[in-house]
Amino acid sequence: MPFTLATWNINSVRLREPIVSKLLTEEGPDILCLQECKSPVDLMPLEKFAELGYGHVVARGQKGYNGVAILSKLPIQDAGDMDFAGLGHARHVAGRLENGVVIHNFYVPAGGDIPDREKNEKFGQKLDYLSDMRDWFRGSRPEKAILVGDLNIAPREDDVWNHKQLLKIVSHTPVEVEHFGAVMDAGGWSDVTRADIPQGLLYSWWSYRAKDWDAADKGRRLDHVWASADIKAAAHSSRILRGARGWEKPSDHAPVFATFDL
DNA sequence: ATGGTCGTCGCACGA
Repeated sequence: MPFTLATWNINSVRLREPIVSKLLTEEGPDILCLQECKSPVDLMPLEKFAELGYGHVVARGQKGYNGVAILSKLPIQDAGDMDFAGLGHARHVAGRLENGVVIHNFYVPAGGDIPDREKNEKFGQKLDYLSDMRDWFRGSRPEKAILVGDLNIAPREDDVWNHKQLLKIVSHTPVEVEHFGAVMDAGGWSDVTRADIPQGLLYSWWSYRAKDWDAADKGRRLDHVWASADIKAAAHSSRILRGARGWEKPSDHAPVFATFDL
């Protein structure tokens, strides 16, 4: 059965309920994974999404920061969460579909501004979070699994607007890319978006600080869709809905879509 | 080389 999934860092699900609803109405993915909901679960506007057909929800929230949710048209079971790096943050939740596919929704720590764990605790926490992800997937190799989310790393040269200029900028430093690769290798994950769109610059995030984000186009691909080795061949038709970055009161991220024949 | 903008919570802090 083919299904389409999208992942979107929404930067407050309460403030942006209107554009989440717009996405659900206009694009109608079977599943939408949200990050940075910035809300306890019981204050998320889930009734609005249920009215649009997304009555199945698996979520973790906290006041003000982080928070992840999986909105689904299809029945989905809560499959738990992990607290990597011992941060006590709502950064992961998993759901299991009736066909057995497990969906992991992650919001990896951004890591602060200085790419040095001696000078910036947040950067160390980001690397530790990724190391814990690696160890977890090494211990139990994912099967029939999809991992999505804001991983806060743009791994490839063509995932950023200027590779050389960003080598010392958090999200594109070699040590982060190395940790990112270690998570992929440990789980046997494949990058679905790049399997579908192998060539060319590809971004999912544009800073709020740029005057004209569209014309300047100084983007980064921070949001990812991965598939476990056994189902990677089922994935196709990836796209990034760049237009959503220009919607009213936008998130600084655009949604990333992938379709699977499973 | 620097500052630029958001959201939350209620003044810095995180992104």
